[in-house]
Amino acid sequence: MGWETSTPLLLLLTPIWFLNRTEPGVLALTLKFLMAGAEKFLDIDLIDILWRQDIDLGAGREIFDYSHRQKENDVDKEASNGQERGDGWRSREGNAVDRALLVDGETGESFPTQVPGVEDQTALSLEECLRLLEATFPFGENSEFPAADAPSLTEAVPTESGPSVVPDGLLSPLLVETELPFDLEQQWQDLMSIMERQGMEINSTAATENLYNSTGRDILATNYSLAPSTPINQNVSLHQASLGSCAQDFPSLFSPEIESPSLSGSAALLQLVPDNSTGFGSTFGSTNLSGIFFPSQLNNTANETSGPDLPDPLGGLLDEAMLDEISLMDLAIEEGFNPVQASRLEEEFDSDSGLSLDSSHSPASLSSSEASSSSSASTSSSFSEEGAVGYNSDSENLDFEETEGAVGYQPEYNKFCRMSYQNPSQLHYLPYLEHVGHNHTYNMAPRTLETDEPEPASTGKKSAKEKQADFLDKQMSRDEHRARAMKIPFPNEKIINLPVEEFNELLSKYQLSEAQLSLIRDIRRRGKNKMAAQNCRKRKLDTIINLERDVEDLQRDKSKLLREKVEFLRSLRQMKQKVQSLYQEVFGRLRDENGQPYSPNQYALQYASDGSMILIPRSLADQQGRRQERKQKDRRK
DNA sequence: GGCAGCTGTCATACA
DNA sequence: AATGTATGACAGCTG
Repeated sequence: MGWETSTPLLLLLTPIWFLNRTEPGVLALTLKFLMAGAEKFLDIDLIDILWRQDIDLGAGREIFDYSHRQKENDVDKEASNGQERGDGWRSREGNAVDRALLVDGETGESFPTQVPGVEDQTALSLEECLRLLEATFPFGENSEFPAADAPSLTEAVPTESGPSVVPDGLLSPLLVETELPFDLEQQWQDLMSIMERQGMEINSTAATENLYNSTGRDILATNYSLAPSTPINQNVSLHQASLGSCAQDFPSLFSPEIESPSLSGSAALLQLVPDNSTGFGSTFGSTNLSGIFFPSQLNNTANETSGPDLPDPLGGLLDEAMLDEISLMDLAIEEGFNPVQASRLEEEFDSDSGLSLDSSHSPASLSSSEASSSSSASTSSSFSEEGAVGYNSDSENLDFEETEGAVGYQPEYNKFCRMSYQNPSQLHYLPYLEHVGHNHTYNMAPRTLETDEPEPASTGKKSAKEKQADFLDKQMSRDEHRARAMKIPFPNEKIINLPVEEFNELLSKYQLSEAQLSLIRDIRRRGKNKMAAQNCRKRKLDTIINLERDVEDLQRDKSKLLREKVEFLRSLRQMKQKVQSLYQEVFGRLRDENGQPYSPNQYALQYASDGSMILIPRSLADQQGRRQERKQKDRRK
């Protein structure tokens, strides 16, 4: 008979049952979370697990799922009116039918909300509870509960209670849980470690003493007892502890979140039962819960009211989360976020509206089509076929013969090219382009080519002609001037852009001096190099632009991840608070054989390696806590 | 006049 | 070897 393993759980189960007499699902589900969920909540997968387990954390799945939350935001607004908030499962005034079968707002599961006939009970043994359950619920195929292949209560909790007295459906979530591939022990230890690391030490003196005192008035007559003088070890079980009724003070002990209506169903009550056969319990190490909530250093400054006045042991975590947000903003500013981004991020934190992945503000998003411009094909120019212009933007897809000067290039053209792949309105992101607007007159003007040839002797007004000649001279490049001075019989444009074969052919048609040939080759070399320089600079600009966009993207990703981190920290904080409440709740209701509550200074709740929940001396708990901590550290190394 | 940005050119490496 | 390309460096020009 596995009393040693089962009774510790009964220690939890039984008070929970009483605690749930009016809101049966509330504590049961939350305690289930305490036992099975908390160890995992550091993992994002836990969120799904919890959700699947119908563990109501006072918040829906959307808390953990951005896309889900965003997508269903509108739907939720509508649905919440009908299901999550309004339905009778929240209202105690609801009629019996409404309360008999309600729908969980998160999962849609149906479950009974109340166990008739239990209201008048103030104290029940576990066996009595089970009998009540048996009498209350019609077991079998006609059960209202969702079918499940979970073990019955008797399987899950080895007691002498005999045949199954619990509808199978009550245990279904547990089964789901036990089938999870998690290393629960590891997860739980992670939880412990994080909680401890994050200063989740309760100023538990007040907390525990309050609990201790506040529950004293509800001392429950019980057949179970625990000799106070007896050193409590791992064999001390619930069976030996008496339980206080919690009817009166239960509500006050629960935070509003835990009282929230999303908790549901007495059916969840028995989900707590560990199914050792599935390894749920066995995966737990001997874990000291008390280390979280009842640190060894306790002062005795108890208040009269326990729950609400408890110092928040998670204050540190809260602070951490808030600091996180603050530091996030600092980070945003320090690490190159522009003020707009930073303020947007801040707004998102404030509004808690989830992610805003709108990238329209990004200056980089404008250049989506230009990224590959550097690899664009050669222009339509017949002169570029040779590859002299390997880097051409679209605007260069114009016939050089028609538009280009002798060097195949014109300043305004270049500027236009750059503008062509970048919206001018967005040039503020490229301050180095702000003042583009030069008119280097030593470059070739488009029409210079036609006037390149020496003009016939002037016959008109010389001053006007000289003016024009000066203007044209200014439009010509130095090589144009040189070519004209050397009487080169063909335009520089051809010199530069003709393919080698045609170029040689052209040279062969004329009788040219060595000086002329040398100049022609220099012109060709310089012309090609000029275009190469232009392409090179364009590439360089493109590279810079792409890098800027990459930086923007990375910053956006970073801010998104930071937002998610903040959200997860929030969720973690909530869950820690609930775990804390539950622990205090359970612990505060334990009674020794004299009906006296246990002192949190001396005792602590702990998971045993076999999955049971046990009450152990605090010194032992602390010792084990330190051992766990050491193990954690070793594992991290 | 100084400055920043653009452009052409040269030198050089490489294909 | 000749030719073309890429790129850093420099200088001139312009606003």
